Amino acid sequence: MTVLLPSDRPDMTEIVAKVSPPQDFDALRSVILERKGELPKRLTQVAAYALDHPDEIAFGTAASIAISANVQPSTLVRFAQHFGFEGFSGLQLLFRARLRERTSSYEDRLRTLEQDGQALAESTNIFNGFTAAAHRSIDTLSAAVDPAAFERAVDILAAADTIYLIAKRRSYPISSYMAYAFGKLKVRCQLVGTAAGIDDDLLAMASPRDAAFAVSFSPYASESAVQARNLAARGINVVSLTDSAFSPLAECSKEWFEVVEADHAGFRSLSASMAFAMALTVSIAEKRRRG
Amino acid sequence: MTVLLPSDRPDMTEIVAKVSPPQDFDALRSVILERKGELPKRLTQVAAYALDHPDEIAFGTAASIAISANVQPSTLVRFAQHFGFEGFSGLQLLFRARLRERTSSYEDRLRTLEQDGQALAESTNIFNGFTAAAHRSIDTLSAAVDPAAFERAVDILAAADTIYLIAKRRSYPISSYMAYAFGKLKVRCQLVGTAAGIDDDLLAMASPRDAAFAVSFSPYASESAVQARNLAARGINVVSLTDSAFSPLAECSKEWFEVVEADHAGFRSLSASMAFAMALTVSIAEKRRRG
DNA sequence: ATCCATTTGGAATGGACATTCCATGTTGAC
DNA sequence: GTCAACATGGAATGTCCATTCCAAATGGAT
Repeated sequence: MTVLLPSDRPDMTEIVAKVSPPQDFDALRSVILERKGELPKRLTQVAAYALDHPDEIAFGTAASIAISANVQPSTLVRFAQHFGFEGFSGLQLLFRARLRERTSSYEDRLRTLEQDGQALAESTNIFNGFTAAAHRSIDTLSAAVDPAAFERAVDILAAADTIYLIAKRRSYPISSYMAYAFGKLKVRCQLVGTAAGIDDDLLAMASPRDAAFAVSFSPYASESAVQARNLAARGINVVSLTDSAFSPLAECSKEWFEVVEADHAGFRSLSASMAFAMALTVSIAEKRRRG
Repeated sequence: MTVLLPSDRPDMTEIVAKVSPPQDFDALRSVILERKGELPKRLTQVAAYALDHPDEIAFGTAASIAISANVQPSTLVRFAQHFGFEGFSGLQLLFRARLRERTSSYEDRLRTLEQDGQALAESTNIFNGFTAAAHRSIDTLSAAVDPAAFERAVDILAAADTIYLIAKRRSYPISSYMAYAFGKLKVRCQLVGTAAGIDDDLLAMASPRDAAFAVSFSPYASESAVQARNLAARGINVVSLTDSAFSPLAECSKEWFEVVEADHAGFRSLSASMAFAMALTVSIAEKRRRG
């Protein structure tokens, strides 16, 4: 069909081949981000997959990676060639090299962080403080939660018709994420605490076939405690999450859990509570699915 | 020392073949050290090489490793079979797995948990899975965040008149918690994404003296991306938090951070993101306090 | 010194792999 | 609407690789 002058294609190919490929992973990463806009659909897909799952690229075969990334193996080759490599294998070398370096330096990095804490910027210290606190919180959480109690809590909530999620102020992000997840999981729930005023009307509709999950940390939002107590008095099961056994929520709950978030300079993140909330949410959905 | 009846060895061999191979690198290492005395010359050579150059084993081919270790490829295969593997490839998997897991130290714990997972209740498994995932997420977070970039992000947001917090759906709990904390810390901020409709009116009031912090995870809420882009176009600095370098937010942000939350059975908690959010929030407040 | 068991080297083999090629789809310009 | 340029899917291909096999070598026992 088309008449290609003998010199046309070979020249093009040669020029492309002459473009030297990135020499290390960081360089490759930069180039990919730089050019992602001008990449065709499938190559963009590969680019995203490569940066999001670098380990897979390092260890997998073209075929296995192709399946994970939902493309053809040939697309992987084309992708590599697009960035100046001879083939997919050449690109893969960079991902492997990265992994080698990563492993050798990881422990060092942690040690370095601790050593020159003084030299670092204030914000970096704060950042490190919060990640360390998060680690501790989660450790404490796994130690503090009794599996049997957790199981009972799941049973109670899985059996409920509608799950009322009660949380104010600092606990609100927890329940709002649970509400989001329950929505995705097709578990009926009602978030209480959104707009002041209508809360009590909402709760008035709760029946003993429903259940509630309340979250409250000190300083306790007394409103949550009152609402939980009302529900309990009307025969509605309440499960709660607090940061102290003295929480007013504890006494009116069928099951309650204590999460002590470690703090950094007096500020607490919600890392452990979030992990707990998700575990509870998914467990409930799973129990329902199994019937 | 021990008297081997002629019939013993053949039996032994058969039994060894049936013995399941070590399941992880540490187990393999122990077994090798244990039996290195009774190994024939070439196999000892391989054993020494394997423990001294684990990375080579992980990435090399049987041929290339054979050359480095001064043995025949077939010796490598025999070595692997000696330890109960079907072939060299099986053994290589352990060396690769080791590299993957080195990056996150909590993998070990997770595996232990998984091993006796059968005995535990479903919900307990889920719970353990989420705490392990949270640990991993936070490890990844500390490795992924560049202190200098974090510092710059803090500068940008601390200098802002009002901080606009943009987040929808799954990211909403993050920004709602930041809004709560900013309130306590007397930092002026405006939560965007509460009630649909008024968002754009709110954002219309933003001036270049303000700044925005946007959070979005895939599947991206396109609304957030559009809003962030609009702000950026009007000269308002945007800092963002996403789970992929391909997030539409990344390209319109002055600074952006990648948090890859590890998942349990496909569900992600927000543990690491929460730690990041709090670190950022407190850092900003601290920077302001110091003037 | 001879023999047997075991180990070792190296060629042969069969399978898996990256890569290439071509037909089909898609996009955008005129 | 048509065409050209480019992107894509999928089968074909040839290379490289792990593995197997067998002959030779080694080492110890008698």
